[in-house]
Amino acid sequence: MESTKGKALSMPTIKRLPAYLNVLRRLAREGAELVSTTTLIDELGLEPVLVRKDLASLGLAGKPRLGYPLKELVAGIEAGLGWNKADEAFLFGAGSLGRALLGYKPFEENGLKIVAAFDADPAKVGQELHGKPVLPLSEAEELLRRMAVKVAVLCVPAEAAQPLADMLVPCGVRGIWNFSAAKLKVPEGVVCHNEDLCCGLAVFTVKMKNA
Amino acid sequence: MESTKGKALSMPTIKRLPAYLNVLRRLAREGAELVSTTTLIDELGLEPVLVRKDLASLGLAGKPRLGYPLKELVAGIEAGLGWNKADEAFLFGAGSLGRALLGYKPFEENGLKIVAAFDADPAKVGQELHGKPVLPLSEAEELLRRMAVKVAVLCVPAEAAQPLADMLVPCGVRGIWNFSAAKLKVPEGVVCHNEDLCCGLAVFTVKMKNA
DNA sequence: TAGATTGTTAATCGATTAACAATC
DNA sequence: TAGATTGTTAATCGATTAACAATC
Repeated sequence: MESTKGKALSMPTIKRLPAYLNVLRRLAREGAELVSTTTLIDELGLEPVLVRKDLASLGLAGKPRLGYPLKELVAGIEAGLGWNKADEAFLFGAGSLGRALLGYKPFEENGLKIVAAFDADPAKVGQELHGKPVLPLSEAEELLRRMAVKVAVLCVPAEAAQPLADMLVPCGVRGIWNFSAAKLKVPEGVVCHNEDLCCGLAVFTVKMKNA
Repeated sequence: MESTKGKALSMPTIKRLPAYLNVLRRLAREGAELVSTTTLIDELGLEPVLVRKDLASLGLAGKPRLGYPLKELVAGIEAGLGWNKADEAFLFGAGSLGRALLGYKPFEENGLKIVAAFDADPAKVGQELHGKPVLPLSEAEELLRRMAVKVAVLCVPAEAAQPLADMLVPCGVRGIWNFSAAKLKVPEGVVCHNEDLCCGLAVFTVKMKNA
């Protein structure tokens, strides 16, 4: 019973949408109103049919010969990704990766609003990073409940990730974006997405080996 | 004419290998010598056949009933990923993401040795981050050639990425790991791998929407 | 009308899963 | 020998590509 019509988004489609959005938003800033897929195809080097199928799976339609209405495209993709309303999130682990994500602009513009960071290390607590406070980990439970925060970004060492997740879930966290190398076990109904930068490195190094 | 026997690695296989390596290295530290795929399956929640096919595609063989020799597994995966010899790399853009990657331990242990950072902003130049110097961008060309550095990690703003790539390639850079949102055009023979954190965010937010 | 672009249906390709054989 | 695990071959599933129809 999803609100968006069209088929469910496939994983490859989901991963292509942010790139579409990048190009389309720029075109919108430049004042375009209608856009044909050829623009996306040229800029991103994709197959025409692929792009149109992706858009169709979002329930978006264009006009032959003219193209798609740009505003609807942008809004449709944002809605499809859930980027139209920004969730408030807490970040855990104010190491260098955590600090980088805390200040990472594209997240704010795209459905993820990190409002505070937490760290177990008293030396890291108290500072403000990118305008967001670093608070003691011990305060996390109460704040999660009081602010009804549903999303957590994990940048803690691998050993600390599972115990932390076990604390977060009972506090109402429904989504965990995990940048640690640990593979987390979470109960049914809680979303956990692992973002291991080493997977990206693996793809890169293999590509280089084969080049 | 690759040295490793077995079929070429598929993209999904490549992305699973780092997780295998994580588990296997820990088992090796714990003193194991033979390991059956059931361990990997349990820890990572994967299909048994998938794991064995992945290992077979690396040319690795086990003994029925006993398992695979752990050392050979680790060495085989490292070799398959090209993680057995660490490439020297330069990082461009010493913003917060760049600084985080500069100090990201897993890279050093896995075939990517970032030895210096470069930035166009004089205010960022001169400092040492994680024991690595931040140098003025103007020195990059000469140093790339002199040190024969073949790998570049890009953490610059999207607008700066393409001009930078155009400068790097003539200096001998053969691989570009691009953390900016820009889609780069590079000549044949130069590897460019885009690592857009927003793709990961997209997968995460859609998962949450559907949960 | 002609032509470009959208939209759909069928064919291909690749990865995962299933079933089973081989072996220590 | 019996049983667990490896290894292989065939079936399924999903995504991409190709071919073509529809429409502004």
